[in-house]
Amino acid sequence: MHAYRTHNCGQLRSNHAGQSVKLSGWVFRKRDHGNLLFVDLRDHYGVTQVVVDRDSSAFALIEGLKLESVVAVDGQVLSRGSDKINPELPTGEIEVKASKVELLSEAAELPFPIFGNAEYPEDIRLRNRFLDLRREKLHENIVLRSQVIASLRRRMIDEGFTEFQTPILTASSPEGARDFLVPSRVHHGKFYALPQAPQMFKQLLMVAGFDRYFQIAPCFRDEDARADRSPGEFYQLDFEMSFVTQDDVFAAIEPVLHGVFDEFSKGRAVTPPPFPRITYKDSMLKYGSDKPDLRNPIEISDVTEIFRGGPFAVFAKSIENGAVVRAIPAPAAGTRARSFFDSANQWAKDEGFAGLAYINFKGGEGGGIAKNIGAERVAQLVSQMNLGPNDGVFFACDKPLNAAKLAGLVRTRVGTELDLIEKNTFKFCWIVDFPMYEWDEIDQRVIFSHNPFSMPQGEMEALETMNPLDILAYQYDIVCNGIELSSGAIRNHKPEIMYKAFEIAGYDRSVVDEKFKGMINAFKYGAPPHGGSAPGVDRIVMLLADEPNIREVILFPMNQKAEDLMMGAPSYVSEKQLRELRIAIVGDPHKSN
RNA sequence: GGGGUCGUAGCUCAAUUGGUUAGAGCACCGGACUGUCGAUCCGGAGGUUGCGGGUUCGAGCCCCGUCGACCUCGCCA
Repeated sequence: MHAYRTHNCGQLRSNHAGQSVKLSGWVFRKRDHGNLLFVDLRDHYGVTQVVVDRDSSAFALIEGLKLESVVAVDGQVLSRGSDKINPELPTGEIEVKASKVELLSEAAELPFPIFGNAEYPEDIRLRNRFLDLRREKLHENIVLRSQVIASLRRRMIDEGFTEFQTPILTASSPEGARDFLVPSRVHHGKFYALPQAPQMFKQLLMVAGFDRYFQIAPCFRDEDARADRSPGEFYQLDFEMSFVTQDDVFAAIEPVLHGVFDEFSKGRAVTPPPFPRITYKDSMLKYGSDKPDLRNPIEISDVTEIFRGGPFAVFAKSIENGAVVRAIPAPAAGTRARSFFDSANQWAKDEGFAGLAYINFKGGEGGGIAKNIGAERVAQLVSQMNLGPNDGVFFACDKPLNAAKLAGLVRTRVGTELDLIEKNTFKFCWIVDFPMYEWDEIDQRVIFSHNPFSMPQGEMEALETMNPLDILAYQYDIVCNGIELSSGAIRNHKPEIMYKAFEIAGYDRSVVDEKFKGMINAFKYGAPPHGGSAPGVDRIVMLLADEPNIREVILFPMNQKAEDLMMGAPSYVSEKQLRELRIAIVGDPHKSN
């Protein structure tokens, strides 16, 4: 007989009855009746009930076992009587009567129970991640993650993509996020950087003629965490294709994403390809966001003209100074208590906006600011927005970007409070036609709004003739349920257009030659037109696992302050290590500077 | 760096308006029990109420500071 097991803990059924077997696993749960006791033995595959009575030589050992100790059990498979079957358990028709129990590893008292799905403080969970990972939900999430990644790989390979590994130690680059730096021992004063994404490498693979690349790529960015953003590192399904238009990229990745979501949807609906395409401009107007949650049926309207020159002086005056008014309907909310509307106003102020005006209709009669603007303009609103007799409507008045942002937040808030968000569905869309540049208010200059390697629409002619802020890029995002899954672009593969694009953002030729040396040089030797994208793997798994926090789908995540509480990272290093790197720590490292 | 929420037993939570000895469940320890599957029953141990200061006759509760966790803004081409 095998040293540890003949079967796993999820395997035995009534047709095994009578067999002598050996199982190994963790003591999940004990039910001690004094002269008879039950142990639920658990491994990766399932749970099997082990029974032992006073007559057995194993009784004394098993009675004293602590939960989560690891044991090997020899015994005989018995059919349970019909009144003793546990329908909750796949192995519930049988039990193993133990004849011999061997303690393989004893467990100390646990910081939190493995059984059940109660919530525990995250720092304790992170410190004891190996225990947390034994718990059902997290264990399942991680298995799901593995299955999702396997499915993505299979689907990409089936579509003719080839997987490559790109370097982890590479060069720091300007633009983008803060880099993680790695000091060079050999080159005094020089540093490697961990890749924020394999962006330039994948473009070089296209120049190298590989045609279709993908990778489950680790990406490193030294930025602060969010619930949906793990600090430090995350994974992307990074891909790139040669000789393609934007539509070709969409057509390649849509079936992969639809397929993987459908495969693991557990009955939830998934937008069928082709996914809706919404321009950045329309999205900002109708949804107040560049990552709209299309499960929310509310659409925002621009009603600036209705308020222009009107009697509601606060708005009229702001409009003269360049503000716009965005209206967010709250269907059938007109009859709600006044506090529904007033609390929204207070909330908007707390969020840092000037405030929120509103009209609440009751039987067609408008309250709120209706009396301030007069019956004619109210009628125009009702007509333009197609409002019902008992609808509410909020108004955000501000400079266009701020008005859009506030309107978007109101849309989400109202949709959530009125329970309008469609359930059990994954709603995908593409956001297309992002602007190439934007205005940086702080530095008072033009900056790249997304990827500096994107091809501007209109190419060189657009760069030479248009106002930079009006130039669009072949730059697109995939959004699912309000979460940005992916950002991508058709790249700029022409050196002269690249120099010009960077010149507009304030980088002269020599900077491009120095900072993007590998790529700009490569483009001078025959580069195919190419483009791609990089859906976030962690976020895909989050959506499929229905987890609001990204740490629930990562094996060993860091906490919000980018510490690994289990391994103790980051940590101080020895003087010898620092000397080799010729690094001196300045200031008192025990104080934050 | 800014804002918000929270911090009571190993864990989840409770404790009337500021009022007697800070309670319960799970886990732990001891005892009883041969059909449980969140076993049950009896008993026990377990507390500097995050930390420091203040107000008060009296503080888990109020005030100030501080530390920590999470959420968020900045940041994330």
